[in-house]
Amino acid sequence: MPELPEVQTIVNDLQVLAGDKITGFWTRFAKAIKTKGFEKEIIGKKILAVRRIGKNVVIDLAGGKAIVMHLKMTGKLLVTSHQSSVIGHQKEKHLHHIFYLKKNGVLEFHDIRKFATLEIADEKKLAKMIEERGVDPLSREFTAKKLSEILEKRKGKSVKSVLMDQAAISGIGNIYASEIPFDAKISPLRKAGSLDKDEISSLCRSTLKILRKAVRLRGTSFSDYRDASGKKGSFQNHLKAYGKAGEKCSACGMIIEKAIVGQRSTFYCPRCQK
DNA sequence: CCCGGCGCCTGAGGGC
DNA sequence: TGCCCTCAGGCGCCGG
Repeated sequence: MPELPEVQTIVNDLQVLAGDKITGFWTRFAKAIKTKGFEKEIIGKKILAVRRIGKNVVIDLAGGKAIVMHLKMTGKLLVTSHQSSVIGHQKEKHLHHIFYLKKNGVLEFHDIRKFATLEIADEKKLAKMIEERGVDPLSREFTAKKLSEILEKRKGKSVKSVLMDQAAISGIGNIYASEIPFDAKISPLRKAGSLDKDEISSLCRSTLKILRKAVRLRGTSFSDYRDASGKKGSFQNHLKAYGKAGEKCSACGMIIEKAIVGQRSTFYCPRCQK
């Protein structure tokens, strides 16, 4: 399930597309495309840049518009040769969309669960997206002071829900929303308003530490996630809380517990995390 | 306005 | 062996 580190890894991989040109587009699952006339907006357009907004992959095109893609749980973007893709799409049942490129072969969009979306955004819409998204934890604006304001505004909610709230902090999903509080030794069940200054600093430091480490390790391949070459990340080997219910805490030996917060599984150590 | 809950999807895994 | 149930989860949307 691509969260910030996974999307960042894909975006880094897709930097090779800058300067390339989209020559064609094929889809077998039009329902995922949220913009009418999508194909017309992209054919013949030069790719200026590839970037990330929250968990979205954004491909900026000449002329001011951009392709915005959200991979949701099982979306994959793969850069591969034209040849293998043409052979592939007859057989690969989860390959739903193909962008044909002038220089780099093709960009394939795979998605097992069919939740992922593609759309076109103009400059105004992109600006609105950024404005509505909340602070990016890897940006300079993400400081303990900023985090303190965010928590204060949502003081009745759990720490876990705030970390996952895209309008508050942009890019954290269910896996890192367990790993970050574990690293900070703060219970994900705590109310956002109950954290003191030191705990907020700690949560801020752990957010940066965990997300940066996950980017360095090219993301977490817990189940379906792959990078733009189809390879797994390796942060799954460094998980200390997520998916560890019933196992011993790596720090204190207590059994890791699982709780449901916002209808999602949350993992924590009942001894270490206060 | 905010919150909880559901629906979108498919595959994996467990029980019988 | 095969069927059915549950679970996985981001997020848009709906109703209270």
